[in-house]
Amino acid sequence: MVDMRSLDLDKRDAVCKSAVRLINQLGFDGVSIAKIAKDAHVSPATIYIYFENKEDMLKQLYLQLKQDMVDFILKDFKPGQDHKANFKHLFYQHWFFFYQYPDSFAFIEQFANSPLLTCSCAEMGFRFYQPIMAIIHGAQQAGAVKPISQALYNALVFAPLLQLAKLHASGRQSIQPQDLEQVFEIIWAGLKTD
Amino acid sequence: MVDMRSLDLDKRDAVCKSAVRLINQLGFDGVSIAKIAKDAHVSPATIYIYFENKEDMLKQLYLQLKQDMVDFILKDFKPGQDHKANFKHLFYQHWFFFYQYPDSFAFIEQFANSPLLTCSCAEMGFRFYQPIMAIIHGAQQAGAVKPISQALYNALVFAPLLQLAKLHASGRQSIQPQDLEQVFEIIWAGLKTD
DNA sequence: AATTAATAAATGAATATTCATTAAAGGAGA
DNA sequence: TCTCCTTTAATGAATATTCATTTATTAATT
Repeated sequence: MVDMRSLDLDKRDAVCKSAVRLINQLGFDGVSIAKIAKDAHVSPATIYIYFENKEDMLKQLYLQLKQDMVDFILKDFKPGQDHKANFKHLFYQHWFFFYQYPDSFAFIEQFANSPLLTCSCAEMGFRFYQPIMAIIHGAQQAGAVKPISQALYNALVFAPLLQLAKLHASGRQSIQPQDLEQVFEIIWAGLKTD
Repeated sequence: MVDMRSLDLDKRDAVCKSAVRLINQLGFDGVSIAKIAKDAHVSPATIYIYFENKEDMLKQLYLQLKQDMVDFILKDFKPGQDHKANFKHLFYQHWFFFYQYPDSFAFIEQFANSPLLTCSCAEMGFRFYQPIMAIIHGAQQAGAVKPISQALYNALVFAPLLQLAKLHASGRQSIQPQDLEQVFEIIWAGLKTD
């Protein structure tokens, strides 16, 4: 088969960026394919070349952003022997991602808290998270932190972080470095083995 | 002025119930006034008697459910001298609400994570929470827990609870009493003064 | 020439909201 | 008690608009 005209990934990217921005601004019910297309300087029909339909587009966006987040958090990270330091690194990398990519963060949260997050979709997102969970599992095996299930760990550590990031992003309260440090130390005090 | 025909609060209630259920099932973008009206056995026009418009309806719903939640949590609660016990009570009342009213919980979360949550709306919701925050403030004044800001406290204590409730509600993982107990003890270990 | 990306335009269904009308409830007067 | 009158709750139908998606066509690339 001869080579054919290839897809323009810049165009797809423009659609994704417009979709994320508009959805964060107007919500799922306030946004339409037409609005996204207009914002991305693209025909509505073009969107259907890259995505099966609207729901498929949103799901692909969610999974892609979630993967991007995990990649960012684990970039250049090599776990060492100091489990508290490892833990602290993961903690702050999460924060940096929320801080640097507020749009990605807001979209992920809006999607994850809507019924659009189907079971299969949630499971795929969870699978992306496995490498991070493996590091935590390592600390547990070494006896550095209390042996609790992944779900509990996730809730105890990352949920507070998420909550603070949302507060910060909303502009209603500014979260300072010393706040984060305080939260980190409290969480660590609860988790570490006595 | 003569008395007039009074509003049928049952009708309003039916609209609210239908709205919450359908929105949890289909999301903000999947639901319409017509669908809600049909589900509530009411004319679409009737909805506009009780609510200014769609957005107003959603906001009223959010604030009402949030107030209901705080009322539930504080029902019959009289704080005593044992700060850990007070704290534990608030913790479990939150859980019981999430457990008993999963629809209210899901709606609150979906709304709070969407751009529909405007600043004024968030502030009103926060004001409802003041009585709970006052109890926590009391424990801090007494020196029972570390002196941290309300925002940090909220993030550390209730965010993990929320996260576990979501996991439980999604059906992906069942949260058992011993899980909750474990989480409570870990949070308390981090917060209590040494 | 073959293949397909990209689009403008079109489609029918669904949307939020309004409007003209009816139903119900109670007060005033007899 | 009966009859009218006022007021407003309630509604079905209609409105203009917007929606997601498809189709027919053009443009670009090999």
